[in-house]
Amino acid sequence: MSLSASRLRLPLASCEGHEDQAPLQVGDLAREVGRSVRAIHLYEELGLLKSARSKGRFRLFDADAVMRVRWIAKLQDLGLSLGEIQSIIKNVDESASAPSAMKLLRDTYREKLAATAAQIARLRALESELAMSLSYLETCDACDPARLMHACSSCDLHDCRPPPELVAAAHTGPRAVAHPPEKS
Amino acid sequence: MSLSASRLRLPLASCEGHEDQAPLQVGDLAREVGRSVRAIHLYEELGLLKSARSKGRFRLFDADAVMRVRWIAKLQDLGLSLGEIQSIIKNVDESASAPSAMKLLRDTYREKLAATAAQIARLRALESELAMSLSYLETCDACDPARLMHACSSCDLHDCRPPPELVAAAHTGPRAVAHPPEKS
DNA sequence: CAATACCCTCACGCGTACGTAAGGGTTGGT
DNA sequence: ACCAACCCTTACGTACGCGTGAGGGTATTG
Repeated sequence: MSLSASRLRLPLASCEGHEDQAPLQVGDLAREVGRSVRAIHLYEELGLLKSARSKGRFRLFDADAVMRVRWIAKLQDLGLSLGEIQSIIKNVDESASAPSAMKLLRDTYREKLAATAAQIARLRALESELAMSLSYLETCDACDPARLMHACSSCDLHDCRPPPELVAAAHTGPRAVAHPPEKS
Repeated sequence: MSLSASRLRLPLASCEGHEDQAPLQVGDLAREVGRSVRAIHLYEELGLLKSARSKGRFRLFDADAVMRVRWIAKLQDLGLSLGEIQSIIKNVDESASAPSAMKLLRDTYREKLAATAAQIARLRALESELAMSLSYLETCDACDPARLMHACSSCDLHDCRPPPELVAAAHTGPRAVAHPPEKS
């Protein structure tokens, strides 16, 4: 009887109601945050994460580590590399005072907010292009099932002319320049 | 007098009003679409792009190639790998008829539309987390400039408690598990 | 004919974020 | 004591999307 974090082990602290206190082994942390053990190791190598060690040199993590890895994941989703995350941490660690650290963090977050907004805008534009292309392609259901791609350029079944770029560019099949080479 | 695509060359076709007809050399295409020559070569190696050749084995591209590369770029922005783009093209090329090709294309685009919407949603969530964190961090300006990070956990200047995760996780500095190792 | 400014085809290199295997300890239950 | 299930370190491997020469033609100007 005892499955604090792993299913069969409890190095210390257990059965006390909240398991928040039980140190997690690397595999437990990995499962908790949905990343591989190797990834956790990597984060620690890069200084993104710290751990205590058991007497047998096993890594032990606390609840903050869980938060930390989730934080890393979010920053990655925001498009930051592990190197960039490293420098965020370095900035914070090297700041003499809390307010100066927070200013640096703020600046970084501000940049990323702008970048994220821009990225969202780009994706939304692409999203609507995709939607338009899809509606354009609906019409193809009404096409003669035997018709060849080559005929698409003279198709008049669609409401929209010219076709969306996402559709038109896909029609540029095995073909080359219209006017071969050589200058008369 | 003659700078069709490059600035000093015009292999053929020129001074005819629209330059759309003038075949582009690889460098011209690259500049046009904002990618490196190496990238264009790669796309061709992967079968994403076709080209004619001059008698001296120079690649020659037409206007469709420009569209094609822009298309590739958009799909990349949508998160597709070059390999995935390859298979889109393969699907289209291998389809016996146009309507069947378009069905495959539609399926792919549908998937990507869903994935893109999901990605936008994730980014929007992160965006608002960032915004909240920024507003939280504004308050730090009112903090004693000499205060240390360690004091943040008992700070009551902020409107929001607890602090956003994006802020809290950054405070997990050089520290380890509260309860070191060893049992009892 | 020389000088540029391009282009060609290999083919190895790189940065990121891990995957994966090797060889060998540690933990905890029975 | 023994075993299964973990963990440790070290270190090479992988997938992507190009970057970067090397060595050698080609096209257009003067």
